[in-house]
Amino acid sequence: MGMPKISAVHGKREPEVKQQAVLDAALDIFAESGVFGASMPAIAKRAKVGTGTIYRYFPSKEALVNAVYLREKLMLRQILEAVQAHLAPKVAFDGIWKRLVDYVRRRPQGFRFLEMQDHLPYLDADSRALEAEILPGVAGFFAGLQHEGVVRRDLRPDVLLALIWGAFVNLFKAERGGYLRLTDSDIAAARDATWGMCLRGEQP
Amino acid sequence: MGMPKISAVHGKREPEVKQQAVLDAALDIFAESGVFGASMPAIAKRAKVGTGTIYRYFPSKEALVNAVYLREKLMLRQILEAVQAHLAPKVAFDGIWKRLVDYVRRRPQGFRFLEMQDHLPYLDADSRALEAEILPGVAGFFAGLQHEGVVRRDLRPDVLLALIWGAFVNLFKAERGGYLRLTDSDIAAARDATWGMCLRGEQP
DNA sequence: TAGTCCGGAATGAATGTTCATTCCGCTCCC
DNA sequence: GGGAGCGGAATGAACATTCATTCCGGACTA
Repeated sequence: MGMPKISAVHGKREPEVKQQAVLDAALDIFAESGVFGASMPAIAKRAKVGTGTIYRYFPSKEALVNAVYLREKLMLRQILEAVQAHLAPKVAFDGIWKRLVDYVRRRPQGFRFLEMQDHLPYLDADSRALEAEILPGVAGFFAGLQHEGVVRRDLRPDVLLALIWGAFVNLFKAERGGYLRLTDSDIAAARDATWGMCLRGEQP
Repeated sequence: MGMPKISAVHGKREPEVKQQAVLDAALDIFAESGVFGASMPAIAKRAKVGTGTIYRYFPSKEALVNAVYLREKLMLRQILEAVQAHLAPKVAFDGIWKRLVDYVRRRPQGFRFLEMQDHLPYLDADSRALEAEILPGVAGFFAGLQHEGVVRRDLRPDVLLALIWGAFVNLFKAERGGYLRLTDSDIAAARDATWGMCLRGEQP
């Protein structure tokens, strides 16, 4: 009666605020309980929104998962596209590594959501396309370094990329799983070791 | 009385045969659709068994997931325990790598099941304990090599292990995801690059 | 040997629960 | 006063689990 509720909560203004609240809540709960463990009512509750409201913004749970996925993956694309290929190789590599670590630290839930991969059965064509769009750029960076003779040539760039990405992701997955505690110098050493994976060794 | 045999299909004898059939079917379907996407009736159907029969052998879906998990993880333990630490370091490393690749090729569903990690919410204390049991052995192998001065010392063994394991797993995950096609020489090059990650580089 | 019986393995329809989605009445803004 | 937004109970489908029933193979009897 008297109180017209705080408009941020009940107001019809700012529909984008509510949409973001839903995306944030969904990411939180996906990261916590997995996509399958997250019920729509639970997401609504965390977003401080009615269950039905979610469906004003997203036609289905699948669509919501894809929206969360796209938001995170676009951040990753930004990080990975910003390769400073004109710098010295190791410096450029360290730059990517640093930005990736910053992302993991700034958005642990986002990283965990992407890393868990239980969203895979939900992904639609758009989401898959974005994934495929990101790879060539980074692969091209390593291909260039192979050309310069800095990086070992016995590995195709996409294979090398799979190794590097796997190493990076599993480092933080292990931390999150409680198998490791990572200090800054651990992370720096891991970075240098991963770079060591790229360098030419004695080829048989 | 000579042979109560034909029972492979309908017989009541040989309960282990049926239990194995259920485990095999469950692994198949888990690898295909994920643990959450696998319904008990679907598993029963693939195992050519009534739904209720599964519950004769496993008290719940959770128990079934854990049984599948333990079976696979025990194979991995065997592979990883067989480190030939007395050989030359690179030879020992190549031996582990080869056995791991053989496992992935021989049991693609098993590898995929372990790699998807959507079983994690189902794992009980026993399963987690097995995981924790495996790590120290392998970490010890690398710690020894650090002592010998072969492997870089700026990384704790468990951190190095996380990097190596992540690289290996993601290599085959990428293949399975259709991002890569791996030839034997790709795999050999990946092995050598991963070993390059372990070697001492110039430390700052 | 042939007939009958018994224990318990096997079955799959039925049950209760959980969840995505829908629906409807209420509130607020114009 | 009307309509756009909203909340949350209602709905129906899907799933894990249960249980009344069927079925089998050996044991016992004569």
